[in-house]
Amino acid sequence: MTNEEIKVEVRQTFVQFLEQNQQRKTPERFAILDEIYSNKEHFDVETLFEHMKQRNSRVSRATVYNTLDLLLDCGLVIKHQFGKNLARYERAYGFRQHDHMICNVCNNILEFCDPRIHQIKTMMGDLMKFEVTNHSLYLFGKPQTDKENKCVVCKHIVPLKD
Amino acid sequence: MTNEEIKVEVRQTFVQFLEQNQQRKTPERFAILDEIYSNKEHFDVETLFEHMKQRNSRVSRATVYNTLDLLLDCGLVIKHQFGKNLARYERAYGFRQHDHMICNVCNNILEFCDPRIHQIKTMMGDLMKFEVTNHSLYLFGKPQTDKENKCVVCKHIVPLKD
DNA sequence: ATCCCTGCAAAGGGTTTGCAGACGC
DNA sequence: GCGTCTGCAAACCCTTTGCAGGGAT
Repeated sequence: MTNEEIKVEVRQTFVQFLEQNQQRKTPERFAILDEIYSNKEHFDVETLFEHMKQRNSRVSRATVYNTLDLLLDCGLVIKHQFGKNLARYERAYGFRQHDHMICNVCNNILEFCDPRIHQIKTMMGDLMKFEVTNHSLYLFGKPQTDKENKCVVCKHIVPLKD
Repeated sequence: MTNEEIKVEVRQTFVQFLEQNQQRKTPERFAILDEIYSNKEHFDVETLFEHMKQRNSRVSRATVYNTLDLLLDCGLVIKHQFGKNLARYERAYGFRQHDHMICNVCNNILEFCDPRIHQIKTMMGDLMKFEVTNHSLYLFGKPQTDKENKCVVCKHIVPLKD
């Protein structure tokens, strides 16, 4: 499935969600969804806002926050708090479930999958009489370095500002 | 080991850390450490600050933040961001490693242990050439309710403000 | 035409910072 | 006594809120 096909899918999902919840289908909301699904990377509100301003979509910060809440509600976006007081988001459709390793040295993010996470969620839910709806798992650390003392991990992962 | 014995241990650890890093051993710093290890629960900065004020230890918020950073550095305290913009802390000595379930309905925290977390950390570290120093795992959800529609979980867990 | 949504800017809340005075060393 | 730590309050930053105007229905 190409990224354009994904964009069509998520737009449909969003339309359906908005209609079911009697929310208006405003151009700003679709512009934000489109911007998010035009990139693969994790992002924060300010980055998204700046990107859109550069493309002459002038949405306000308030609308970005409002729309992100809607996208969270309908599961098209995931919100992260990687230990900082700055929320990070990522698109949630078209990617398999994954968790994150965060490098404390270079602030980069590396994704990984492990089926045991899902096992833990269901088992702990049963054990504790708790219905686990979502989770967050972050592994923090530092990259092992190769002989030239360069970061082995960073070559493969998406750089982050801050 | 009693809690008083633990307090002696952590104080020694802290002294050692301060000396090694040429930091001053001020009464405020020890008062904060003592206050933290007088309680078992998770706490935020404001709660800690208020508790100390009630006990007539008048430390400033700035000193609380400063000291918490030191305690984080020497591993006597763990910092959490449970998806909100409010940092929560907990003592890190004298408890076994555990993770957290957070109830989205009643905002309570339930602790659990699972050895698979440690397995994932070491395996993913090896696989990704990454040295995992610490991690955070939170399971979010809602309690299963019993017949009277009361929260089954809350009975057993520490209530949180907010 | 209704009234929800947007844009703007101000307010809010947790955390950080700057500076003068205090005190550990 | 020197240099760092403390206390206080202002500054800071991300996020939320209030309000008037605009656009989806």
